[in-house]
Amino acid sequence: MTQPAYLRIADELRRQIVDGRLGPGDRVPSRHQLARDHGVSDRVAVEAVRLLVSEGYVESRSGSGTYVRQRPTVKRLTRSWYRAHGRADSPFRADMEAQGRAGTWRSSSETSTATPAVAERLGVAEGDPVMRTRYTFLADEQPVMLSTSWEPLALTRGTPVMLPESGPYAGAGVVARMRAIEQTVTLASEIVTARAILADEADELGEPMGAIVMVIQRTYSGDHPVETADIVVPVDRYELEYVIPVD
Amino acid sequence: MTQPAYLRIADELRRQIVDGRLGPGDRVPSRHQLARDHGVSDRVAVEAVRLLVSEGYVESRSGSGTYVRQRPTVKRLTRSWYRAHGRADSPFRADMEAQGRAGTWRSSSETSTATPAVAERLGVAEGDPVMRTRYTFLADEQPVMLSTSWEPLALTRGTPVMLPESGPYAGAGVVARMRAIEQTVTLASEIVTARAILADEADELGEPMGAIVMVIQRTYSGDHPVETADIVVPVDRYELEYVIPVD
DNA sequence: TCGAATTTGTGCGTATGTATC
DNA sequence: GGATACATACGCACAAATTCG
Repeated sequence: MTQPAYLRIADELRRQIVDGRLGPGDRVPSRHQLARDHGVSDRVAVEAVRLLVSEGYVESRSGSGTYVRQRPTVKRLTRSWYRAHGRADSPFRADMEAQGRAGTWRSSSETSTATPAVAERLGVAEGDPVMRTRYTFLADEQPVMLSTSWEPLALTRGTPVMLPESGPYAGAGVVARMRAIEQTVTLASEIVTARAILADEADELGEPMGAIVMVIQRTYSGDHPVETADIVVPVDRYELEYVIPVD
Repeated sequence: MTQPAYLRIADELRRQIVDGRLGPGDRVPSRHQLARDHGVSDRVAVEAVRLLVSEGYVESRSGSGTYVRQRPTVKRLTRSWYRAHGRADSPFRADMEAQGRAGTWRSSSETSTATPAVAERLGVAEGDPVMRTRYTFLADEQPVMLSTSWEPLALTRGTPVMLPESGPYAGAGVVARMRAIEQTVTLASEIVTARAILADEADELGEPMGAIVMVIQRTYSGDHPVETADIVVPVDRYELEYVIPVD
């Protein structure tokens, strides 16, 4: 039994990419080219290219061509027990500074009600009022990470920290903000999963469809949960490092 | 502009799956059915189904049909600072017991030499001798997790713990074994990434191609690294929980 | 045990629309 | 506007796996 033609062609291109004969940004031969070069039909070349797209090697721009993807260098996000030690700064900005990059973000907040999942994570009743804040994190002006955070309004309503990103504690991070209203955070729980990227996330992060993201469900708590967030991290931009003391 | 037909069809099926009209194990209409029902060609139905397969909603069995995937219930692996507190047992068995499941494993060890990546993680020179052990972890007899571990032979050669899974400390876990040869482990670093499953992994874990796995690069160290491992965890079986004390 | 029907996987030639340069 | 390239679609063919009588 012989290899299907589309696999052979995909294989040859893949090899050229991994050993550098085709570098990031280079144009891959068009479907016509590939078909002619290998003596097969257009249709077969389509399948070959489609495979490489789904594997993340190349990216097709309609009307223009197919290009080898820029593989952004993978940076490491350290999420350890010694985070935020004595700093009054946001964890994200600190992470970016450690990499010599400018970390900023956009955000928008609105009041909302707790969905079943959020209610369980915050330990409140379904439908209870919460402040929902969506973040887009930028490294050197480029969106690199998304997050949606929920805080129980029962805790923050009427305090200076009700809006996470305005007032005296804007940008200070959850732990510092909660300390300002006498809520001591002692524990962060991060539940890590991964899934395929969603269309709107791909759009915002400039990732191709089919990319993989890790989702961190982070919950800060003291006597009870004070904030929970879904953090969406593309795997081709970041890896997560957890440092765990043993015994 | 109107939606492409194959997206419309995929969307309709996806909706039927998420709202339960098509339950796990149910058979999805065949290509012919779909094509006739939607008044399109065979080829279009193929594309629609292919998309759902790549998204993990359904699974095609050649010659038989296409079926809605069993979503195994997701279990949580807690990987926190208080792990292995006073226990002389393996972390995996403890995790499984916490879920009321029988945790066992198969393994095979062989001497090998350090690849560049492994050498860096272990802090040894490229080509140095290491003991490589491959694990297949089973929960209730079912393979659910894979791991490959490397230990520098410079540390363990000639000691009773040279082979991780035989001798007096078999199955005791890395920390206990290393303690037996005066190597105190104080830190575990876990670097989490995710990627598409590889063919041989899919085969062994009974996952379909296209499934997503998380890869944990775990390194145990005291004064220096004593063991490093790549742990492959399918996302539809497990989520990872890290608990982090704050300040 | 055998064979027919069904279903998926793959290959191919072609046509049309649309985005980009 | 024209040339190029990708996206989608149609129709047909055959191999391999599975099912079932």
